[in-house]
Amino acid sequence: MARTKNVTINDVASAAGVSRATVSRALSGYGRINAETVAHIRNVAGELGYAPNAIAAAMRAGKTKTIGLVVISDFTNAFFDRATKAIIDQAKSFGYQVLISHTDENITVERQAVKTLLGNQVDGLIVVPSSAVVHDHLAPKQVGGKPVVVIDRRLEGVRYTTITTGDLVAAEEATGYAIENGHRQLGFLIAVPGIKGFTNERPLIPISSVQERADGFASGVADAKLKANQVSWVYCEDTEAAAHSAVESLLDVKVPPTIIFTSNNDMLLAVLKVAGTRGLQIGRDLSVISFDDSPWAAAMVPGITVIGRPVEELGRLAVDELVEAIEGTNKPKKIVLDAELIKRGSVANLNKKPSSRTSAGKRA
Amino acid sequence: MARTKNVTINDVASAAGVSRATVSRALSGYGRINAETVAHIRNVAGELGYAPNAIAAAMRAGKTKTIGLVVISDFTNAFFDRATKAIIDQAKSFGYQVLISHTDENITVERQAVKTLLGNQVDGLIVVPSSAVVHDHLAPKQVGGKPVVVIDRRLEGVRYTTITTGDLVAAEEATGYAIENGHRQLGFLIAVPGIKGFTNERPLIPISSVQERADGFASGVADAKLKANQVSWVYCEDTEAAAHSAVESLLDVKVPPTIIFTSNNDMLLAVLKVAGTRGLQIGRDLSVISFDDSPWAAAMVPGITVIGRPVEELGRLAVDELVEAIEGTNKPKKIVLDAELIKRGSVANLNKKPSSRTSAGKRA
DNA sequence: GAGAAATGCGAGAACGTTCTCGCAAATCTT
DNA sequence: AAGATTTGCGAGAACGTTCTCGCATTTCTC
Repeated sequence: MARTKNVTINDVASAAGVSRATVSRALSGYGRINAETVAHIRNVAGELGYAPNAIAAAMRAGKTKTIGLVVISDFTNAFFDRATKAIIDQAKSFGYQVLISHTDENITVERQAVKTLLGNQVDGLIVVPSSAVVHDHLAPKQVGGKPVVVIDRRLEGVRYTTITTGDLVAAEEATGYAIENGHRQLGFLIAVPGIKGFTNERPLIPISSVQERADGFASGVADAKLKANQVSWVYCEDTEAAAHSAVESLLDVKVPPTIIFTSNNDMLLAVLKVAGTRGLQIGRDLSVISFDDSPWAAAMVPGITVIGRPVEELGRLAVDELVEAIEGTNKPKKIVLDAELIKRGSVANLNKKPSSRTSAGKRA
Repeated sequence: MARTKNVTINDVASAAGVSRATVSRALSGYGRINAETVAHIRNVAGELGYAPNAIAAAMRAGKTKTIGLVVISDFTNAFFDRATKAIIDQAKSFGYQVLISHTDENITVERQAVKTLLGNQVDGLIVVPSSAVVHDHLAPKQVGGKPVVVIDRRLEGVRYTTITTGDLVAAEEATGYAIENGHRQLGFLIAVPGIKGFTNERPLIPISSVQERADGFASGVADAKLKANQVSWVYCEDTEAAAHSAVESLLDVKVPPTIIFTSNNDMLLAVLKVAGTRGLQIGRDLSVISFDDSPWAAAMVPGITVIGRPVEELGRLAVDELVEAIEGTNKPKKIVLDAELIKRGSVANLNKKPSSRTSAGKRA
C-alpha cells in the first residue's frame, strides 16, 4: 500500500559520499574512475537495493531499448504464439523489451496501435500489416524515421526490410503432391479478412501471403492442366461460423473435392470439424493440406500434412534486422525464407487403393 | 535514416505563440484556459503532427501506464496464447501497455524478468510464478510496493490478489466421469517442471495448480475405492521426449490403463502421438482427458474431453484487479474460477460395449 | 624539482512533460 | 467607481538519468 519511494542514484551518491556523476560512472562503466571507488559504490548500491530507472535513462538517451510489435491475431493464433515468443526472446538477448499490440486485422486499430507504440517511444517496429495497400501510417515521417521491419506479408511501395516465406512455391508444390497422389477434384479454402461470410467469387486479397498461397495453388492447378470443374475455390471470412459454412458448401456439390487445401489453421479446423460430423475420415475419405505447422497437427491421427513455415526463424531474423537498423545503419532488404511441405498422413494416395468411396460427399 | 527530430510540446508552444504550460493545459484538459486558445493549440498541434512523449510524461508522473506480465511458456502454449491476448486487450481498454517476459519455468530467469520489468517502471505485475515456495523476489520491498496479481497458481504466504481455477474439484469430477464410464485401470500423467525425464515416485510439485490436479485425481480414485494396482502415476518433465517415454512406460505393463489423464496439453499430445504409433484409437482403444481446452482439441475426431478453464476471463480479471490496485486501493483477494469438464468423444464408454479389446496394451 | 601529462571527481545541463504558483487583466459586486 | 473576485496565462521546478566540461590533485618526464 505504502508505495516505497524508489532509491535513486542520488541516494546512492550521498550514501557513498560521492557525486551523482561518479555513481553513474561507477555503475555504467565509462569515463575515468578509480577502481576502489567503483567497488565501494557497487557495494553501497547493492546494500540500498538500487535499481536504475530505465525510464529516466531512456528519456535522457532518447532510446528506450524497447521495440513495438504489431501483430494480427487470428483465432487459433498459429502464427502469433510462435512468432511472438521468438521475437520476445530474441529481443531479450539484445537487451530489448517488447511492447505488443493486436490489430485483429483492423486497419483502424493498427493505426492507433502504431501511434501508441510511437508515443511510448519504441526504438523500432516489427509489423504484420493488415493491408498490403493502405499503410500510410507506416510512412517514414509518420513513424518519426524509426526503423520498421515488416514480417509475414509484403507491403507495396515501401522500402522497409521485409521478411516473408516462399508460400507461392510451397503452395504449388503442395498442389503437385496432391495430384501425384491421384487427386483430381481439388477444393481450396482461402481465408480473406474483411469479407463477410464466404463466396466463390474471387475477392480482393489485401494480404500478400494469402495472395501468394492462392496464386501458388492456382499455378499448381494450371501445371496439372485440370479443368475448371475439377477445382473449387471458396474465399472465407476468418471466423469459425463462416468457415464451417464454407466447408459445407465445398462438400455439398455433385462431385465434391477429394482434397481440401486451407490457407490457415482456422480453416483447417473447420474442415476437421465438418469432416468429423459427416463421418469422413481424414486421410481416407477426405484429404487435407494446410498452412503452418503446429504440435497438434503433428500429433493428430493421421498427422496433418502441412506447409511448414520457419516462424521462429522469421521472428528472430526480424529482431536481428531491426536491432541492427536501430543501432547501426543497415540497408533495407527483402528476405524470403523457404516454406516446406511436411508430409504426414492426411493426404490419401488414390493411386494405390481404388477405394469404394472416391468422392467424399457420398457419405454426407 | 535521418531520424527526424520529434516535435515536442515546446515546438507547439512557439508555433502557437503561447507557453509550454498553456499547450499542456490545452491538450491535457485541466486548469483554467480559454476555449479559443484550446482550439487554436489543437490545430497547431495537429498541423505539426505533435504526439506526446509518453516516456517524459511517465517520468514526470511516476507512472508509466504499463503493466508487466511474467509468464511461463510451455511448448504448446495452451495457456500463454489465450491468457496473454486477453490480458493485452483488457489492459488496452484501460489505457495500459503490457511488457511481457517468459520464464520457461526457470526461477532465475523469473527473478531477472521481474527486475527488468521493475527497472522499466511498470505500474504493477501480473505473474504466473514458477514456484509456489521460492518467491522472495516478489516480496513487497523487492517490487517497490507495487501491486502484484498472481494468476494460475497460488503462492504460499503472500498477500497478493490471486486468481486461480478450481482444478481440484474438476480433476475429481473427471476421474468420477471415467469411472462412471466403466474405466477401472487409470493412468495419470503429470507434468512437473524441474524434474528430469519421468518417474513413478511422487516428486515435490512446486506448482499449486498441478498439485491440485494431482490431488483431485487422487481424491477421485479414493472415492471410487480403487486398488493400488488399478492406478498408475507418472510424473514427467515437460518436454516432448520425456513425455513420449513416459506414455510408453504407462502402456507397457501387464494391465495397461484404459484411460490416461494428462495434466496439460503437452502431455496430451504425447499420448495422442504414442497412441497413433501403436494403432490405438482414441475414444475406443484408449481414452484420454486433459486439462485446458483449445480449438484443436474440439476439432479432433473424436473431440478430446477436457477440463476447460476460463482462461480469458482469468486474464481479464487479473487486469481488472491490477488496475484497480494501481489506481485506487483495493484489498488483496483470492479468486477461484470454476473449471468445467467438457465431454467430447475421447472417453470410451466401457459399460455399453464389452469390446473385444479391453486393454489397450494388447495391440502394442 | 619544475613543468607536463594523466587521473579522479563534482557541477550542471539536458531530455519532455506536468503542475503549482503567482501575476496581470478582465469581470463582477454594491 | 473602487474594491473583490475570477479568468487566463507564463515562469520555473521537478522527475532520474547521462555525460560534457573543467578543476584539483596526483603521477610522470628529463
